[in-house]
Parts: sequence; structure tokens; C-alpha cells
Amino acid sequence: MPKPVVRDEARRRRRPTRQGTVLSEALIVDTALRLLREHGGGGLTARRLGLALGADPSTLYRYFAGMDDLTRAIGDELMGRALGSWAATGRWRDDLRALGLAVHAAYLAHPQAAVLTASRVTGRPREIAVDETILGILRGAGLPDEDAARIYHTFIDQSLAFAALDAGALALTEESRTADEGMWATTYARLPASSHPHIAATAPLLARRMPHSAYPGALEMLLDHTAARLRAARAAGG
Amino acid sequence: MPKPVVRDEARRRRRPTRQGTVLSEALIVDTALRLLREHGGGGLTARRLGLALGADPSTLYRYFAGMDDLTRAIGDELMGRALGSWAATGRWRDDLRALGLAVHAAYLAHPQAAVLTASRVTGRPREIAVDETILGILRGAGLPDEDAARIYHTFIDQSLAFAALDAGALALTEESRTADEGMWATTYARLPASSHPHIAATAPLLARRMPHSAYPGALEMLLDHTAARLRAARAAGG
DNA sequence: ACGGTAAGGTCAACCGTGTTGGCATAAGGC
DNA sequence: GCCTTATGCCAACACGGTTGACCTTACCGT
Repeated sequence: MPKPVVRDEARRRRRPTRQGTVLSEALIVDTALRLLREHGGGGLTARRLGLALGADPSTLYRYFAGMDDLTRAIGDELMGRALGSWAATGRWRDDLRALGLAVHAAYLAHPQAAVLTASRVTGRPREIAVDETILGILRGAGLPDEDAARIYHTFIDQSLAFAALDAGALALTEESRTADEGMWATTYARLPASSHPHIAATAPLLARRMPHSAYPGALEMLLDHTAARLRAARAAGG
Repeated sequence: MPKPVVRDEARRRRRPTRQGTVLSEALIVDTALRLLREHGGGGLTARRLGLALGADPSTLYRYFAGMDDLTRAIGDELMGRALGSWAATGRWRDDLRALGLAVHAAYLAHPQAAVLTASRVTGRPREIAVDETILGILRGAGLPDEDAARIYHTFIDQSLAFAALDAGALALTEESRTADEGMWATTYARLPASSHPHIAATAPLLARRMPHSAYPGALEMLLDHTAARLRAARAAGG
């Protein structure tokens, strides 16, 4: 039978660890983020986390149901940081763009964590706050609920999907990352025009473009689409 | 020192395994896909793969440098299947849409494999073939190289990113997947309008929409954008 | 036809992983 | 200040990828 997990705020006694640290959900999540940053994508292990905290690995199970649960908490923390770095201006297009870039940036700031968490819907508080904010921007701009729901869905999924993809590239070890990026300057650039005319013709352009994220461009497409729907709604509404 | 890896076509002897099966890269990849399908996302292990093949796990290292290398090969196989299920019509918009949906579908047909592979650029033959095809459609439609390269980049990253995200949802165990989907009908729907007015107002719409992929919508936005660029290019060109 | 070489399959072992059940200790309500 | 029990610790388990030494037999050259 697994140990019972006690939510942080319901914790009654605070007993320091043998090495003196007093544990908490926040401390564990922060330490996990640090480990991911320092030791790379596979660097987050129960044992290593315990060592970094000065606690036995099994102690973590008093705070999280398992590594999977901890992972979700990390994802929610990233969402919180994204929202914290964002401020509303009242101009829907600027606000939506800034929020998208903030989420993207917050995840990319911890690529290894992003890879682990970006494709999971957590349903935790910070994620809900972000969802509410997005819907608020869209409905506040005057979109009908139908459009708002559809565009919200595309917006959040696109942001998380690109965050995970881009983070995946960043999370590679320095060695294999430069190898991947160099692939465009080598493998692809060397393909003969006879067999791959289109790649050959655009290879220099691609080599310059591929190492960067395509997210800002995709985001702009979504904003264009939103603007068009907004014009349509205003025309129909009066 | 690791065992030397011999590429399939350079293999000189074909020695049957103790249990009689004759190995090959293709057989291993196919079996790996079957295991992922049958046993779920974490179901692909060297030991289990060896067992399914009737071979010792360590034998795999004669064919792939490690599980990571095998993973890349699986990703390339999915690309091949996507391209194989696609046929050109000459109408750029239809072709691009069909190719995007084919890639997305090929990955979603093997969600667990997609999660492992979609965020890696492999540089393997089938992936290069897909890239060449996309660029061909865009340049064939009459786009300037600059636009073609940019839209190609957005297109392939968007397709893979959504494939990984959507596959992530599908790859969950039946239990936690219905839990995740039900979250929209429960957690989100129960948020009070006082604290979360926008979620409360659109909850029924979201509950119906969120379980489906946002990819088709995002793809259509990209096609709209491409059409606009194409009009601009034609206006400028003559 | 056959012998020697080395390719390719096998075995046993290593170390690191998440996770658990039982135990010890001390925090904090009374 | 006692007693309860929350909370941290320990030892162990099953399983993961990976490796080095090994054996066997398919194939090449004669």
C-alpha cells in the first residue's frame, strides 16, 4: 500500500530532515527545476533529488504520489511563472501575443522540465488561471463564445506544442544539439539538386532559419485569424 | 567498448537467432511499433523487445547504437508511412493540407511512438523525402524561396508539435486519459462564475471541443496565410 | 570441398531507476 | 511533560539500459 500523500497546506508537523532542511512542496519543486537545469533532461531522479535536498528519496512520497505527480507540479510552476511575467494592457492583440510568448519563454527557460510536462494537462490552479486569462482576452475583445472557445483551444495547444518541440531541441546535450543544427548546413546542404532540387535551392535559407523557433510566426498567423473573426463578428453584430 | 553497429544493407551474414527468427532493422522496428501499441507508452524495453523477437536483448546493439537510436529509426518509419499514404493532385492547397493531415495521422496511429520521436530531427532518408515534398509544393505553387522556406519551417514544426501533443494525450492509459478529458466536464465546469467568469461562460463549449485536436484548425490558418502570401507574390511578380 | 576468420547471437553481470513496507524519532496538542 | 502519530529513514525489490567475454556458425578464399 502506498504511503498517504499530504497536501502541503494540510501538513501539521514540520520535522527537519536529518541534514537539517525543512521540506515543502515549493522547495522540492524548485530543487527539481535546479537539478533539471544542471544535470540535463534525464538528471531528475528520485535519488538525486533526495541527495540535493538532504533527504531520503522515499521521503518524497510523503509530498507527491510519485515522479509523475511531481512532474505535473513542475508544469504548473512554469505556468505560474509565465503568468507572473505578464501584464495586461487592454489591447487584445498585444495581450494575447505577450501571453503566448510568455508561456513559450517560461517553458524554454527550463527546457528539460518543459519536455517532461508540456504535453500534460494538469488541471492545477496556475494552469486554470492562464486559461481564464486567455478566454478573458478573447471575450473581452468582443468575440462570440463559439469563436473564443475555438481560438482559445488552438492558442493554448499551439503554445504548449511548440514549447515542447522547441524545448526538445534545447534539452539535447550541447554536443548533439550543435550536431542537429549543423545537419542543415551539412547533410541537407549537400543533397544534390538532381535528386532534391527544392532542398538544394533553399538550403542556405533553411540553414539560417531552422535553428530558430517557428512559434512567433505561427502565433502571428493565429492573431491574424482572430482579427478576421473579430471583424466578421463586428460586421454581423452591428 | 560498445559493440559495433552494422547498417542493415552492409550486413554480410544472416544468422538466425536461437529461436529461429532472422533479424533485420525493419523487423526490429516493426516489432517495436507492435510492442508500443500493445503495451502502451512505457512498453518498449530492450528486454521485452528481445523477448518478442526471440532474441537476446543485447543482440539489438548489433543493429542500433541504443534505444535512442532505435527511437529515431521508428520516427523515420512513421514519416515513411505518412508519405506513402499521400498522393499529389497538383492543387497546392489540397496537397499541403493532405500531407499535413497524413503526417499527423501517421503519428497518432502510434501515439506512444510519436511521443518518443516527434520532437527529434532525425535527418534520416524518409524525413528528408517529406521535407523535399513540402518545399516542392510551396515552390511549385509559385512562392518566392524566402516565403517557401519560412512557411515550410512553420508547417513541419507545427505538424510535428501537434502530433506530439495530441499523441501525448492518446498515449496515456485509458484510465488517466478519460480522467483528463473528464476534467473539462468536472473541475473546469464547476468553477464558480464569480472567480472564473470566462471559463464558466464557455465550459460546455470547451468540454465538447477540448477532447479533439486543434491541429486541423491551426493548419487551416497556415493555409490561409500561404494563400495571402501567394496573392502578394503574384501581384508583385506580374 | 573445406578450413579459418570474424560476424553475429548469447550469457552474466553491472549499476541506476522508481517504489514500498517496516521502523524510529520527535513535534505538537492536550 | 506525555502520548500519539506524522514524518523522515532504511533496506530491499523488480526492472531498466548497457557492456564485455564467450561461443557458434555463415561465408570467403583457396
